[in-house]
Amino acid sequence: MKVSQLFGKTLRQTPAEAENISHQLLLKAGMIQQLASGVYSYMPVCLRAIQKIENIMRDELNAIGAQELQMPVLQPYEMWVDTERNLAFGKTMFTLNDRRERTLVLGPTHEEIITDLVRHNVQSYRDLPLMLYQIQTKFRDEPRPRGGLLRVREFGMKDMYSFDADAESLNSTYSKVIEAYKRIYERCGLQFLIAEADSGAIGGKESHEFMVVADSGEDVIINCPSCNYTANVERAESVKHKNDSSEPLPMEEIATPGMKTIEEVANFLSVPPGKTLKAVLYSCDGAVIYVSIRGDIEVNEVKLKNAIGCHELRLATGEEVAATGLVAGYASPIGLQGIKRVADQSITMGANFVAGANKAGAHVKNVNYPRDFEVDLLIDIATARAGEGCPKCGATLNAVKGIEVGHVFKLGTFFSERMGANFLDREGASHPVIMGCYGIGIGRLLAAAIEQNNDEKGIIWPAPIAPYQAYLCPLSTDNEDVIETADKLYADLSAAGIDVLYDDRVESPGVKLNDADLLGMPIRVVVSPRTLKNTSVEVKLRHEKESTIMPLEGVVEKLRDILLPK
RNA sequence: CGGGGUGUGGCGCAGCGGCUAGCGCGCUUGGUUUGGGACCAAGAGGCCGCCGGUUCAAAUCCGGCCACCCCGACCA
Repeated sequence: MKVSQLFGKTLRQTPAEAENISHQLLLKAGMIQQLASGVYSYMPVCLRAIQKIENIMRDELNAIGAQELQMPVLQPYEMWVDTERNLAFGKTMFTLNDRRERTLVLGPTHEEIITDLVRHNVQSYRDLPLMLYQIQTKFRDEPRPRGGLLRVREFGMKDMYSFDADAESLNSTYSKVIEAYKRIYERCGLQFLIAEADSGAIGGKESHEFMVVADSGEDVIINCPSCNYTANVERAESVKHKNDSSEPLPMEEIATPGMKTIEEVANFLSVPPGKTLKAVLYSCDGAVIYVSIRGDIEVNEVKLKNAIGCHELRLATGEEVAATGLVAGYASPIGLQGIKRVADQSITMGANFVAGANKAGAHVKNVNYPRDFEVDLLIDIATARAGEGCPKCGATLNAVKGIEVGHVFKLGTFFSERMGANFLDREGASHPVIMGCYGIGIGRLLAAAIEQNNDEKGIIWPAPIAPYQAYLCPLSTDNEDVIETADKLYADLSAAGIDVLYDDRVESPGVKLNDADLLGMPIRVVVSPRTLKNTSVEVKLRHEKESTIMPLEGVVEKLRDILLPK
């Protein structure tokens, strides 16, 4: 491809709206263009990288026996009502009406559709196991698109679904896919972690996320340097340090005028926040619940949501709290009734806590569970933090930020049972098929690859996903020898199966070299009067500092060896 | 949805009540240049986000709306 004909210009200044690196570089390199919030066009150079990623995925998934198919973007809304996932997805689904006023959704994911396909096409254990995938555009009306391609509303996704006859077979499929995923990310030049994850709106039991470590990531990953326990904070467990092991003392009411927050109370009484019990009131699908947790620990709302099984969870409003008879700022678990009481296990990690007295201006000292109050549910709903103990080995946990570039789930029989996707086993007995699902966001993967591979000059493409393998850059375009040599090299390299971006523009050397760095192809080949004096060209690898001079003779073969090692 | 911010040629910005809206980059034409974003000359390109109000006069002041970005609740 000649740069002079390429659609999409590089920019000299970075557009102001871009904050994170991949967004800036994608815009500056002229690879994407925004149409609306979270909606982008992929320019030709970008599309090439996307296609390379897609082909790597096809390669690895086909290799483990998966089959590619294509399902509709338009889906009848009723299918979502049948599985009740319309509730879990809510406003995230784009919906529309057809001319007969039937409601359709633009598919945010395809479990319902694939299950429908499978129930019509799988009858016997002989049809299993089965892996089906597609690469297709998904639509999700995200509350807040952000970061260029990191979080968008219309995006390419590779989604795969597996169908097995029993749990053991699912486990085997699941690990096969994880191994294929690892190879995909490795081939895309990504360093990643595999984290235990919450399964969210997709549903299911066991779930893992593939996380690319990056500061621009939206997720926090808890990681144990000792045993390598790795989990998304949404799900991570940790051992809270017990901060007091003394014997329970008699309860005692104390005046705390105007002290409402944990911080105020702790300061006022000169105790650490960890010696207090925090009351957090949530509205859970309309009902108010009372959550007790140690004062120094944050409630993990994902864990809470899962523990009590609710769709919409938010902090209760002032009115909702008042309606329960609790006094905001002084709410107390003692003697509490008529409201669901959930407590985090951290209330057992200590003794003689300070808790509210349920009247303005007073708290109670030396509160101990279970001596002084009851709860309906005592479970882990705490947010894990760096510095706490690893739940597996006890070592000190770390926290890093990450971009979720893939997510795999063991779905079990959630969809097959609801939708009647059954098969007959060897004995002729009918069972629901056991499912798994596996997703990779393509644009997000691309953005993550740029987040991890760049320098102050621009992108440094990992070779397997580089839009072009080489950037051919003649300097001094008025020199006939230079042009002739470059033209011939372009033809020869192309004939040798190397994708070349040929900068045939009449531009100053600075412009060309800067664009070469910005666009970041793995190899840059410079032809100039200087190199031609020695009948040679200059070859520079994008990720290395130094260039080397290579004789023109045999350079095509040498480059091919670098790019396509046998 | 809550909080913060921004809307002026393709990009980055200035102008914030008084001439015909300006600068840099980019773009076009001609010429000179050619190893790290060259130079000269001549050009093209703007419902100043939208609607309404105040005023002799609005990009500028006031009101409403819209869009986009950033911080939080959601996800590949």
